[in-house]
Amino acid sequence: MANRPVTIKDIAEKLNISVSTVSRALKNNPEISLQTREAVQKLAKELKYQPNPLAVALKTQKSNTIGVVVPQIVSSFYASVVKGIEQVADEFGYQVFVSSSNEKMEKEEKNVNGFLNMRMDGIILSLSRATNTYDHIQKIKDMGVPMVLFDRTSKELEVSKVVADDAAAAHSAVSHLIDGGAKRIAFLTGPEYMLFGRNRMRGYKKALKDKDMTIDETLISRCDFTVEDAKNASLELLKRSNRPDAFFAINDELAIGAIAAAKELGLKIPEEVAVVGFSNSRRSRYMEPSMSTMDQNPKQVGREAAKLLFDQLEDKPGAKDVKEVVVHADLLVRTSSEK
Amino acid sequence: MANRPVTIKDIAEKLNISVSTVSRALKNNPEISLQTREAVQKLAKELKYQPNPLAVALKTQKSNTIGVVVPQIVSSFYASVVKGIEQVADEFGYQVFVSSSNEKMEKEEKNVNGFLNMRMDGIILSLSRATNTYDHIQKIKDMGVPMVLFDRTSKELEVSKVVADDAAAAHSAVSHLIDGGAKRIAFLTGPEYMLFGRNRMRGYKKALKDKDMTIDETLISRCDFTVEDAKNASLELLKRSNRPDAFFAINDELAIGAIAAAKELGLKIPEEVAVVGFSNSRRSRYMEPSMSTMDQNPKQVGREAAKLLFDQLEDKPGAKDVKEVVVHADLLVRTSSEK
DNA sequence: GAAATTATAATGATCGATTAACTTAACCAA
DNA sequence: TTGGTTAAGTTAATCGATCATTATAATTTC
Repeated sequence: MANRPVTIKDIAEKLNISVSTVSRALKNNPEISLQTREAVQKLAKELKYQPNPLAVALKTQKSNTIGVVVPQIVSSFYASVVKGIEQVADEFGYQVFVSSSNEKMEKEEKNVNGFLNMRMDGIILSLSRATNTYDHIQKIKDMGVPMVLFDRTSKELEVSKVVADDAAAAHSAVSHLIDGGAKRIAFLTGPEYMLFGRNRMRGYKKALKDKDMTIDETLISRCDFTVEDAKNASLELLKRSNRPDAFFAINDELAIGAIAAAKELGLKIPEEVAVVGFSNSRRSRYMEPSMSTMDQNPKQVGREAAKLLFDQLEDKPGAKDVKEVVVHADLLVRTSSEK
Repeated sequence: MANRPVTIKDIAEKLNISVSTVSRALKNNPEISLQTREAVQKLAKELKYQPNPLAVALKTQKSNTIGVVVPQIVSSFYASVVKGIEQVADEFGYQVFVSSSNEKMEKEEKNVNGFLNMRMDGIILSLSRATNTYDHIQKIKDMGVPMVLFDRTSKELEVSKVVADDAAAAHSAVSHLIDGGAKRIAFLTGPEYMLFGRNRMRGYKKALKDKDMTIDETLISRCDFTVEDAKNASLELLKRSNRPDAFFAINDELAIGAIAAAKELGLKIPEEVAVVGFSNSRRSRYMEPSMSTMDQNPKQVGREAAKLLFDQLEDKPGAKDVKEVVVHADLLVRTSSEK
């Protein structure tokens, strides 16, 4: 029953030649006569010979695989990034393995160690929310394994990165709201320690300044990354006498909370409250009303990250320099902010 | 810079013993004196020795990894199944690699071949929508690699499976609608060739019969798996003079379309139109109104599939018999169908 | 026709680990 | 003394492939 896979040895025996000759013949090494080469390749095809990647990797110290660690797998953003990575990896003939840290540092470490153990040729990673030390990342560097960070990165790490220009993205979202007539724009954001939160905050403030509007700190609300929490925070804001007429949320989840709050209070969207989210999640398109949001071009993020990695894998000149690629986000105007 | 990983040989040299002794000592083989064993294990720990899984797998023909192929990765159902699988795999000390077929047979074949090539010890798979031949699945069997199918399976394949009792689930969803007072229940379903569609159809019809209601074939509507299509189909149904007062949809996506249609026509949910979906997608909980749906207990599906696989991997008696485990779905009553 | 050159293929070491088979020394019994 | 047992290792083959080195045969050169 158990069909043992065909090895190079089987081919050698059938043709009465040595394994090394077979190995060379399969690689079209000109040191082997055309006759032999053709005979070997023909038989290999007939027997459906597939090289054993374990053996090849053991011998050559190259596995032709790259590992990707994402914080979550149930996320259209990360799923699209992975697709972008896969596209590029395909071109280079590499297999991609994905694992998720589930926003836990412990799992992230486990995944990284697993990848290193499996001798993967490179690692692309986005830090989990919980990651606060970087020994496991440093270890990748120490082992000389090429690596690229994306999206959730840290300035403490001297590694090539692909990042979003969060400040610019926030700037264009908020400018759009102002252009639509908003006078008091609330900002729903997350915990202070998150880098992208601080960057988007910067963009928010700059957009206001650029239009000579005052920054009202009471309109900035920090919440957990849950719809419920965002809804409560928004309710609180909307019940004030001097309520906001627009919301910019740091992600779609929080924006959904804001919309839920406005609905509950019977406020019209976008006439009385306009909303712009961030991420272009699948939900944002299909909800009622459809939600304006920032599209972060995740596939491109993936492609850029993979390119940086393969530059290193292919030993391109200057590939080892620490680079930072910025991928811009595009504003998608939908019902929730349409004039 | 590139820190070569520590091998068994390094340890052997430092302690002036042979590699085989080191190998045995690390495994606590009693043929090696306690002294030596302790010395080896101590040094191994100090040097942070990690066995090279490639070498181990090559030699032992066991990789301690299992591969999972899912049709989509951006799906809370499959993501949860994977979590369930990972839980069990963790207990057994196996690594799990996941890849997605993206609903394409070609990609599915590629993934399967990749896993077989990597000599994974077992494969858990859910067929893509496009899969219509099974040579690649048969190949897994022929190679004697343990395998379990889940969710999207085929009766043509003699393989252990974990399936949902779709008929029973549909039955309870529809019964719930009837109990809520529905008289004319529309059924939104997909293409005829899908097995789970036929099963849910069976449950739908049986539930009606059980309550002595007549089956009105004009209330059964086939659509693509898109919100738009479902919305259009629902609009058509709801505009009839004799319109349905409830919808049972084969998945949440279609149910969302039905809700969108009812909203557009200004019909009250659930008073004028009740809706029950299927899958308990994340969206179903947070939308307006929150949607009743069937929870398929995906984590349990994963756990059961993994258990079947490990029974085979551990060579438990009778593990090779083709088994079929049924995981039941639970009705989650939310606003869209609440009386 | 002997030497030099070239073409072609075989040998054997190697990657890092496992393991069957064997060695060596110590110990005990008769 | 002889033989048998046991403990504690060592040797060497092996997994499937790669590759530097070496061997052999064929061909060319003078």
